[in-house]
Amino acid sequence: MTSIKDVARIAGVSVATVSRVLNDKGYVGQNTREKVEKAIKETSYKPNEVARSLFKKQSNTIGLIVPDIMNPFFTELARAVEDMATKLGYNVILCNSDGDKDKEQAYLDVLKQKYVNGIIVSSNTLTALQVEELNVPVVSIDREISKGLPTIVVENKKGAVMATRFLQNKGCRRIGHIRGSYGVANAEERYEGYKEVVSKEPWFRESFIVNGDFDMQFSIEATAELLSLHPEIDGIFAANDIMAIGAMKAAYRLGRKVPEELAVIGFDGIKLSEVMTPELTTIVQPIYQLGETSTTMLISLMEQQPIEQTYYTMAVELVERKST
Amino acid sequence: MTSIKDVARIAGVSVATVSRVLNDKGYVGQNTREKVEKAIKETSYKPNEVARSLFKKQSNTIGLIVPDIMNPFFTELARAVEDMATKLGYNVILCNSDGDKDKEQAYLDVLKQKYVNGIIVSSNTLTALQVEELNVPVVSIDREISKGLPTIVVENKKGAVMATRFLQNKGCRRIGHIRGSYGVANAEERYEGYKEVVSKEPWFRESFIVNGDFDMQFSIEATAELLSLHPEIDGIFAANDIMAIGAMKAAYRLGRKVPEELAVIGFDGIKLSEVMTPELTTIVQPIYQLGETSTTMLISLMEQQPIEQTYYTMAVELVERKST
DNA sequence: TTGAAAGCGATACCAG
DNA sequence: CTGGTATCGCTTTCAA
Repeated sequence: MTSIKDVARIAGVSVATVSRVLNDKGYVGQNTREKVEKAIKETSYKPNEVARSLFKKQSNTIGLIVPDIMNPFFTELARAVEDMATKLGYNVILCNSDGDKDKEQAYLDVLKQKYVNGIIVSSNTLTALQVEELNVPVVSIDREISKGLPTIVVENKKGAVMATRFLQNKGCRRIGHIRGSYGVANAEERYEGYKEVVSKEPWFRESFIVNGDFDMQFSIEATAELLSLHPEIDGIFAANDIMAIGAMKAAYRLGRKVPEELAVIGFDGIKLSEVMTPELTTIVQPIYQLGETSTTMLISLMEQQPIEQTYYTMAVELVERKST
Repeated sequence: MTSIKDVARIAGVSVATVSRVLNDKGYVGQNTREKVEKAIKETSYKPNEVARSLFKKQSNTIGLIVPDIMNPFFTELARAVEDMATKLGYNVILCNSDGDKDKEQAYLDVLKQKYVNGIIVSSNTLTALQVEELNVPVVSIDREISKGLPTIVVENKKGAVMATRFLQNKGCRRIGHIRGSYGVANAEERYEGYKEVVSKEPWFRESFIVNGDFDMQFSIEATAELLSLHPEIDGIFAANDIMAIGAMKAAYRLGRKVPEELAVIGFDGIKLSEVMTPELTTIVQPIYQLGETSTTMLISLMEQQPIEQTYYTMAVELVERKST
């Protein structure tokens, strides 16, 4: 690999000068500049990013920590983050934490040791302290770590209210809820939204709510249980699309027709929701945009650019399809 | 951030000594070692990976270049690669090439500049020359770049033969094929497998094959076209699951019942295939294992360990579900 | 068994 | 406008 020294020697100048033309910084005479550029071309020289990083204490890399890239929500998010990062000159290191506290901390440590410029993270367990100790810009996505930290979330409660009302307007008399994991902020918010709409209904009882743990398999079981306990249920709001799909599968197995006998609505708007038969009605989040926004925000933070806003609550939208 | 110098100063030794205990290399007296370890603990010192990388010309990072992480096949692959890489002490930089030659080359360049230890890539356009010029270990996955290069693929042709025969055994009299993109090796191989089984059939004509471009939307259209041209078709082999799902959707829209009137079989075994209703019969590839194997192989290559084999053809398996 | 010092490949300050 | 050089943080001879 040719280094800056080689280029300098070939061009007959000092490394300082080569560095100047490389970074287009400081004065360089017209024809020395040309000599250098010629030498660069000839050797097809590419600066060593690691050496640069060592000096700059930045590696033009950002870390992305998600629970599991296999979750379609995070897949799309990752794609958006990577697209935007590349566009702005950064690479992204992918980290799957499985929501595990220790793994998260381990990733945080090595990312820091690698001089990443910033980190995008989706975590329930991370504390504000942990993040501040890092001394690296962090933006939290999908889940808030602390009010003070840069965060991008969506209108979870509002979306849940929309979903539940929608079911009512469609004529559902008894609406059940498959909730997400306990302790996960967005699961709680969606739960609250549902509750707000139905809590004053005379029929309502806590047993209309079951935990699906944001997992399809769990949701199938939870739905089966829910439906056997309350056969009168004619509408289900699931806290995410995966669970909604699970609910539809359970209904299918029990011989309950969707949407004729049972309406199902989800939350997220993952691609999968359009692929199902029947296609899933859902509260769609602007997932790709979440990723883009978090990345541009992170990069502004990293580059110390003036920043308008560090807490975004993105709007959600109800998309009606065939399952309701 | 505390550096090796700080640790040395606190422990009252030289940086060389600290380095020795850090890497457990060379002689270190028992009690100096203890002093150093104490200092490390106290300061919770973590070596700077970038400085290390500069010296070693390796960054403990591997690059993963895939066309698009949103394709479920690559999502699962990425997860496997990241899992195994982490287990062995490496991070992974994620790159989405969209199958674009220039993007691929750009990623290759910056990965090299970042001193990645190795690269896993899935590409149709990359040439053996490009890879050799890199001077970085590369393993090609899902698609062969050249016979000489480390590669992991699956039994595409055999799988296609299995799928087509299976349809015949299920009683299908006219079998159509939704093929993958032209010029993509695995699409061609699957096409050949199909052809091998049906080419001597009296009814067979080239028009029983349409191009779905490995895309769901394309497949929907292609299937509709195929079915209107040859309404007698009672079985479809799609070159991947996404397209098989597209075919089922098209059938659904045309009012053709799957599997009663039309049997559909896919290829890949993505998670999605189990989620569909009806669940998709498919040729499953050991996707996760592909990722694991490619990673361990790459790392063996990187670490110059003796390596048994550099060209794997993994077995596929027919999993019968409800769509046939 | 330990330390001094020469890199690794770039950047940026300070002279000239 | 250009060059010399210290520096980033770590590893590895080479001597002592």
